[in-house]
Amino acid sequence: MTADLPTSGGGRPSLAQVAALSGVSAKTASRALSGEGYVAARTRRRVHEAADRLGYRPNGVARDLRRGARASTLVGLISGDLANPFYSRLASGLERELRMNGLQLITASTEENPEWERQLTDTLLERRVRALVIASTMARHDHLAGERIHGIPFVFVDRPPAGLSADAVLLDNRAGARQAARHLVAAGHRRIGVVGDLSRLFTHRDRIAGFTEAVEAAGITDWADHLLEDAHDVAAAERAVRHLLGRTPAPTALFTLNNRITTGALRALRGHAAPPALIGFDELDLGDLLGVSVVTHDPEEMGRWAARLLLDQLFGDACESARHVVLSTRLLIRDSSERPPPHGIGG
Amino acid sequence: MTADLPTSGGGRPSLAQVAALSGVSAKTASRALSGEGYVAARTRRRVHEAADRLGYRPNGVARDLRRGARASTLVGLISGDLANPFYSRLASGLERELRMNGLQLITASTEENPEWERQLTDTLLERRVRALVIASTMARHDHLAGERIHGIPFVFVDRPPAGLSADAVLLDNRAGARQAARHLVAAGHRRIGVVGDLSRLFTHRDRIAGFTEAVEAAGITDWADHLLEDAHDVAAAERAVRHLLGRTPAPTALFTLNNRITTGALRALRGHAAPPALIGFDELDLGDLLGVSVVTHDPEEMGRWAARLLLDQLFGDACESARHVVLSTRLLIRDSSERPPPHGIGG
DNA sequence: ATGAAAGCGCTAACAT
DNA sequence: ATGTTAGCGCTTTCAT
Repeated sequence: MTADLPTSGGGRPSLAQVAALSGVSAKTASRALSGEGYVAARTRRRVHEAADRLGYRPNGVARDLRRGARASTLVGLISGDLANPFYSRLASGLERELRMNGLQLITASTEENPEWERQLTDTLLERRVRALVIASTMARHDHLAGERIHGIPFVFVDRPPAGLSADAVLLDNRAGARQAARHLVAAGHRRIGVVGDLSRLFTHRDRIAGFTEAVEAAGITDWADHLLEDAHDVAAAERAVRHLLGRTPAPTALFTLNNRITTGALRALRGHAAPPALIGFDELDLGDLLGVSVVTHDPEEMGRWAARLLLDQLFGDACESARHVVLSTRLLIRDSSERPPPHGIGG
Repeated sequence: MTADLPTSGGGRPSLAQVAALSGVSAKTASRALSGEGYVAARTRRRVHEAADRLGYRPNGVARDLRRGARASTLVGLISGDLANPFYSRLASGLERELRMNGLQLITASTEENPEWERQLTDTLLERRVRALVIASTMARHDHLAGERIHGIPFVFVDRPPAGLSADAVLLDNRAGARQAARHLVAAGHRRIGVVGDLSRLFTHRDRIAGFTEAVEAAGITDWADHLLEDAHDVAAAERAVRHLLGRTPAPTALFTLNNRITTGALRALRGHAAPPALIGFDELDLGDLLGVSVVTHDPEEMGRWAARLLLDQLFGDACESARHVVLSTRLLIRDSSERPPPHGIGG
């Protein structure tokens, strides 16, 4: 029934084949399909019929090549781990905002491996993405300096660029951590266990800095005795918390520096007779039901901001300076932080 | 200091420019940079120097065009909403497995809008992705039939293809729901409230089917009186549950058909004097700590399976038949389901 | 309203 | 070991 058409053979039909089948030139077929320029109604119809018959689909790769890199609609996102709700919500906010402007998101996970990040960045750049959003795990970003010259917009999220001037959307980690620490100190805690992620990460160090400011202002100098770093997953965090609580004297309060660590801490604390007070950085999915006090913020909002900065670089007035947007956090007190130290003030 | 090089002007340097600067032909420059074929050590060095000086980066778009669609390393994922942990974990499992095979993931969210899905599918196909993984929100997929002929591998996830034969990775929704319903029935519940997502979705209907089998086998015929559908977000689910519990007689148990709905139910139940028994479909992030009984499964595993099917279509023996992998679920009993109906059996 | 020619940046095929 | 030619599929430019 169906005649053998030029498509058989695996390769896709090209515009030239559509043109041949409808008896017009390639350019006319192109016009008929894209709707640009003048094409006779009858011709247009014939071309569309031919295209349908062949299962024609324009080749975006060829189009991009011809039109030049500035025409690409692909925006790359490089982040640590899509399975982490922080990143996935960031990606969601970013994607939505981009789509409303005709851009598409392509994501890649580094799993906090600097080498992979470098490699993925290269791949995306070679693929001529229109712009790049990066939650970087690298210590420096000099290698990207050359790209800016070629007009590729960058936006750093969650972690700032180092050795490179570029737009960024960051959290006010320091103020958030300070506020949390102050709250615990005000409740009389003097031994506050702190569990953090990879110590080389900016967010970790920034949060530690805020914490330090608050506790040192309260005259606590031995805080580092209760600090455990490099707990990168839930299981490691759970172990770290158990270890901290097994010491003598044990901390009377806990500050967990991100969502995974807080989750690990909650597991470690389950069934504990006299659990320490707890505040976690990042909101948890069911944090309200569990009564977990947190330093909260909105990852999707961060994604939307990243999109805005990026769109402004692409389409807005070419403002040269690198803008840093700092999103504030909010201390949300629920039950978990309201357990006073066992022996009262100074205990 | 730095001389004006051919790059100035915004456009990126091309291979030809690198070749010109190093005094060789384009092909030699290509060989030197890609490492294929024979190039004199001295020449290679000269070419690399020129490339570095110009900030050259190979144009992947041109390379893809030249090498043909089959050389692309991009795999598209179309899903409902990246912010939903189910999808983001699926994406994570998929991405990891793909990367290990030199492929890259490009994601797009439909927000359960069939029209957007169609549009996004077209865009990705035009971009000549190597393969497509789809958690489809559409009722039929005839429009993709033509693509298969052109050799584009498809893998459907979570929801099966309709009107098209293609690989798929699915959950055993029916068995999972049946098991949950049986458990509640065995505990003496006769009025079980069910809250579901969009009623047109396959997963919803499959889960309802399983539930129905179990309750009808127990002689319960009025189950539909306690069914509320189309609760697509947490807030809608919370309202639905409140509404269900406000009726007289109220259900003594609740079966929530996905993670968002379970979350909404938990919010509605907070502080409730005599909460109904509860089982939710999908694991929750802190479900163990909250004691929520669930029908559990592993979204990342689903992603990995999708990758495997896809890789097999790409590189394995061309097995023609459409394979359907069905992943089983597990009923995880925690506290929330162990509240007997108030008035004993038959209550 | 339509067409011919050129070229985007790269590489396969065929020289030398 | 290196160069030449051609062409991937499209669109831009300039005819007609």
